[in-house]
Amino acid sequence: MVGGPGPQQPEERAPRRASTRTVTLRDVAALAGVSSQTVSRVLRIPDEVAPHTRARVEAVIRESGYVPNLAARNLASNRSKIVATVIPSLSASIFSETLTGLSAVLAPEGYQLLLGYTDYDDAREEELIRSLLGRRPDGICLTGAVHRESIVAMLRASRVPVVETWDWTTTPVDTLVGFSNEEAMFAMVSFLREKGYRSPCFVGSLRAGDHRALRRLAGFRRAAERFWPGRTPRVVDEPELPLTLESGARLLDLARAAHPEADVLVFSTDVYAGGALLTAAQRGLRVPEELALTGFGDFELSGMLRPGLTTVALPNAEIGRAAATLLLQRMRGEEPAARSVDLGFEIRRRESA
Amino acid sequence: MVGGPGPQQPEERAPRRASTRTVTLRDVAALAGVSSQTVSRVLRIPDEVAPHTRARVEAVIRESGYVPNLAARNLASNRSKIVATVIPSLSASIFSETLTGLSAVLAPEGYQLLLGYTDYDDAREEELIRSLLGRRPDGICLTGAVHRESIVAMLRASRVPVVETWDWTTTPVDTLVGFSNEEAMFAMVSFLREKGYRSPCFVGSLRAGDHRALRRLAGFRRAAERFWPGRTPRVVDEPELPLTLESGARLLDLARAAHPEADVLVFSTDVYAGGALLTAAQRGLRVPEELALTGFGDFELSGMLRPGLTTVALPNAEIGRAAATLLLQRMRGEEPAARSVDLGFEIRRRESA
DNA sequence: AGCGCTGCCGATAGCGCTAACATTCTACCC
DNA sequence: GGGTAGAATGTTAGCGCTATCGGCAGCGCT
Repeated sequence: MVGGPGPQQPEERAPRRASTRTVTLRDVAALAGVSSQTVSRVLRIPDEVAPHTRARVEAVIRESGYVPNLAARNLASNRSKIVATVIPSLSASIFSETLTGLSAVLAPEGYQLLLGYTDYDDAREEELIRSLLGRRPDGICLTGAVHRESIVAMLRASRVPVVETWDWTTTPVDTLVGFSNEEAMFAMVSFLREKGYRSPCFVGSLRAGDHRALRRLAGFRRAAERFWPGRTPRVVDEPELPLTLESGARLLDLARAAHPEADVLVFSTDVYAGGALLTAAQRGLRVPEELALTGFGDFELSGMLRPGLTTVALPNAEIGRAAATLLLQRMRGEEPAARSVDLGFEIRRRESA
Repeated sequence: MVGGPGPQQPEERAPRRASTRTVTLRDVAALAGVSSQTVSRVLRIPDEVAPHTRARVEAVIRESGYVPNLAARNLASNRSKIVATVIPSLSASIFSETLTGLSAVLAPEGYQLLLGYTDYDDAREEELIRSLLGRRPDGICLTGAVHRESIVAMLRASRVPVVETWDWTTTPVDTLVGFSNEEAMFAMVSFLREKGYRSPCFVGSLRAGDHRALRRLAGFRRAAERFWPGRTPRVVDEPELPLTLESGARLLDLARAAHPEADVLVFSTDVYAGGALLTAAQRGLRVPEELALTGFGDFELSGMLRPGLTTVALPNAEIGRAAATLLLQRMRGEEPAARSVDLGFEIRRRESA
């Protein structure tokens, strides 16, 4: 054998592709002296593994610091344990309460939230949903019930359970949990009329993509035309204002200038109303004697101010929990008791109107 | 051929596993009459495909509604385009500004945020990070610079770029962007002493897992012992209070009862301080004449209140942007100019102290 | 004519995991 | 003692994509 010309061993072909150099299921299996399938079972269905093998495998997992690759699991099992969540904005704290509720129900079931925000832009929403769908989420939670046709088509084609939130429609993509922004605003105006107000003025900064706020304006218009027919509803809509208390101050000034005869300013959100209320005191404007104010959303601040802000209370956290519950049922293939859940709203009467 | 006994065709074995019944890259390739590799190229490196083939493929993609499976891409390419983000709580709006900054920089680069929150619980943080690592994120953004040993070990072993935020340490896991909570509070007490205050009292509701707040308390203690040596620092720490304005009201009462001689209440956060300030007016307590108040965080409300709240302004959004930039560099394999970035803080002087 | 280049495209071999089926082993029965 | 059900484990074949390499034109140059 000595002196053979060249290596006798067949050339070990270098592998085409470098491995990821992390511990894999196969490594664990080799160390524990079992097949990789058994390790997989220890991870997913430990009851089907004999106690002593299971203990050995678990020990190896712990010692080696093995972390399962969920992308591979996702690919093989066709389930991702991801719920994609689309919100308009991270800053608006109302949504964060909904997110908390959502996560509180989904996390114990092993789902992770993949988050994206649209900044109230329909084009961004479409792009975002497309890229989120690429992760093959097991469920999708959307804010609002108004979406482009192309988005609806995409969602339908994907056959992923969907829950829409924070609004109301008779034709949800799949399931829906929320309330009617339009009815809520209508109810607010009704309430004001009963209280004796005669010249309400809607005040806000509406973005084209903020369909919930647009529904509120629609509710205001409908109420105004119903209760004071023939008169043009008073509306102040200053575009491009950020959602801050400061903007509320600005809007207060604009509204007083545009409609000095108005007896109550109906703000599109508590943020603006709160800002206006804080500013009114500094301007020497007495609320509600000289001018009444109302908000929408019932943030905590609204109840702490004096006078307290009359507003519409919304089931923020409950929306998240109910949406998660609905999604869970659909993801399990169950049919929920109702595909649409109306959680309603409540007029919170305080001193500002 | 007629009347042949039984099927001549060899039994087509049923596939072991059902396909996912969605459009795949292979389907697109077949429809466009090219190899799947070419379709893959159209998606990732379109410049390397001849214009006419590219146009044909793109048309098929559009018509078929093909959405690439990112889990498969992740597995094959070993890059996930995911940044895992850990925050203590969704409700605290400070973090949402950081998240916005983070996302604003990362989204244009094609990264998605996988979000998890810990509720200020170290055990949950560990469990959360373990499960997030399963997705093989390209980067990880953490809140705080204090983490369990086992977490640090796990992160190191994963070799994923990490950025810690909102705090300061000389030994970051990988990179760090934030400021010193301890120094900030120390600076606040210094400022108060210069203003003539002599009996400050720290007020908050500290959770074991809220290491940032604990650092602030440490800064307060250090300052108190330095400026008024020999005296026990005044501290009101009522456990288990939620992070609400209402809790601020409660804390105000508790602090006045426990330390009636205090001349300034140093709150651990603007939320409590704001609640206290709002309540003080209703209690007939004049701020700052009878009692001064300070906050931490400079929320928008603090500047709108009268008197305005003296507080520590933090670079909320800037932290997110800087963290994203740092992560991007590390994910590209570049070495950033500095692995630790101190964005500092600022004492915001208003009327409340 | 022959050479090396570049541009474009396809074939092959995985990435790390699980579903589906196959096999072995054990306990227990008649 | 042979048969058999059921528990425990192993084997095989992908999931849908990309990395890598190889091949083939077409071009300019010597």
